[in-house]
Amino acid sequence: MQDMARHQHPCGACVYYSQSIWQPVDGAPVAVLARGFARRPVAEGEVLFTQGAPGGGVWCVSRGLFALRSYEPDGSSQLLRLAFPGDIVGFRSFLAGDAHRTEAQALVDSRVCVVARREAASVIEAAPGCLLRIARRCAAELDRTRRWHSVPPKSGNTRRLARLLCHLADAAGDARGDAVDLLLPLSRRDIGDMIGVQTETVSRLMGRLQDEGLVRASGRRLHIPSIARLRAATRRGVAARHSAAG
Amino acid sequence: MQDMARHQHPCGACVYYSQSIWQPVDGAPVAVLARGFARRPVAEGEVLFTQGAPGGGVWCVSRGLFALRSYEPDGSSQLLRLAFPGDIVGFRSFLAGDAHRTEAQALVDSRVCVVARREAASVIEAAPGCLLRIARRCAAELDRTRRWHSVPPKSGNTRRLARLLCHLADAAGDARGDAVDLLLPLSRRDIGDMIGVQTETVSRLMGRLQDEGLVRASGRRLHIPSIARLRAATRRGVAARHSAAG
DNA sequence: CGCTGTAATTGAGCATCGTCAATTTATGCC
DNA sequence: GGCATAAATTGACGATGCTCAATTACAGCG
Repeated sequence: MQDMARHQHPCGACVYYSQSIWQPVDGAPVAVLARGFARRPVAEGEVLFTQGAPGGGVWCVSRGLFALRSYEPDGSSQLLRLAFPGDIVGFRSFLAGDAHRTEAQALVDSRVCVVARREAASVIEAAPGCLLRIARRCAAELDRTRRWHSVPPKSGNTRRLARLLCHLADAAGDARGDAVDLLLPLSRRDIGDMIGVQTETVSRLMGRLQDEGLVRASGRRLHIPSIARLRAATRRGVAARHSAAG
Repeated sequence: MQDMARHQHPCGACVYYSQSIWQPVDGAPVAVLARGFARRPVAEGEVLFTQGAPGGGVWCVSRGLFALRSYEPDGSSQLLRLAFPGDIVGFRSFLAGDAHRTEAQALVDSRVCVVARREAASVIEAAPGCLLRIARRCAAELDRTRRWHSVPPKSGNTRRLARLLCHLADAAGDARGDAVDLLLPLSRRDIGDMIGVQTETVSRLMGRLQDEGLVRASGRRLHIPSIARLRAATRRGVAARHSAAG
């Protein structure tokens, strides 16, 4: 029964179907969902929506990587969030019914599925399970954020960087066995925003990871000899003491 | 019409009615809501639910202050969140349908309204607007958290402390005009957890605020000569440079 | 191919904070 | 009220990261 429904469901063929917030839609509303549904590629650098624009529907990243940025009145900008495949985007303004507070830009060639606002609202009314799934995600993410935020205040930000690099490697890396090559889709400033550190410090942190032999970096080109070892550093941290030197 | 409904609504008399997640409940389901509804005082130190306990319904703080703590296997604990009047608590486990991941403890004499799980679930089914309100809150809180998290990485944590003290003064302070006296409901360790800093550092930060004349602290007793000035420091920050001394 | 503006790195100096340790202060219990 | 334990403060020292500033690498463009 579920399999039959899945055939007609717009997200039915998606890798993330089981986690899809639209998965609870069933029966007649599937047609409405399909009507509001669109899958489209987003080229690197393309902007999905701009800050201040009226809220649209709900986007779901199915491939690639997006940056959610906030622009201040003084002209400065700040990377607030990265959206990886499976993540949903634009839900805050959709739920609140107001304008986008961030700009969403593709960092690599990506693909999104969007459900237009009108249809999304209609479908949610028919299948409140969607809302439940959205709420669940928010709550889980909130929990995760609070824990992350408060865990390692000063055990060194190298761990944070290692963690971020692992995520990026998963999303945009070119894996060959345990080794991964990737072209970093983020500037040093963006990386700094993500781990709460200045650009110069990002350079230095990167230097530490390099000294440990965990990565080899040259500008945006990054080579990870062993993703497993890097992942381990995410947990254990990186000993940054005065290096051997003798 | 709305006013009539409000009379029978369990939250109708609450100061936070307009923001209540149960506000959309109307008509017959109001009776179900009322059945699952309970208002009860919680004495200082009392535990609302413990970590690992099966999730219950949804709590709403109507007076006082709660600490949401997480206990690690190694015995250490960590204050993850403070719940102020109007905040809802326990929604993560309610939404996810799993056990509580934190312990909720009253930091001062408080009062909560709780809607039992069974009735909460039933009412939500009838009035999905409740779910929308929960989702909205989560999304807003997530947004706030991410912005807060990334704003002042190193412009000094004194601002964070000032901010926290302002919140505490609002919730538990005894205001006399612009001056506020309060008995801090948090230990230095808890304060440190909230602003991401060590207990010793909390002492020093408190010392800075004192040097600036923004507060007068003696253990848990805190006097704020001008809450307005303290609030201003929240934004502008506190100049911590080498003090005048000559 | 060189020019130019931006991004990234590197270095020096400094403030903040973590850690360890000693002390003082508060708190609870008998 | 006095004692025992826990909490808070204070000091010294080291490490981390920020700021300012200079240099180097890089990318787009003429």
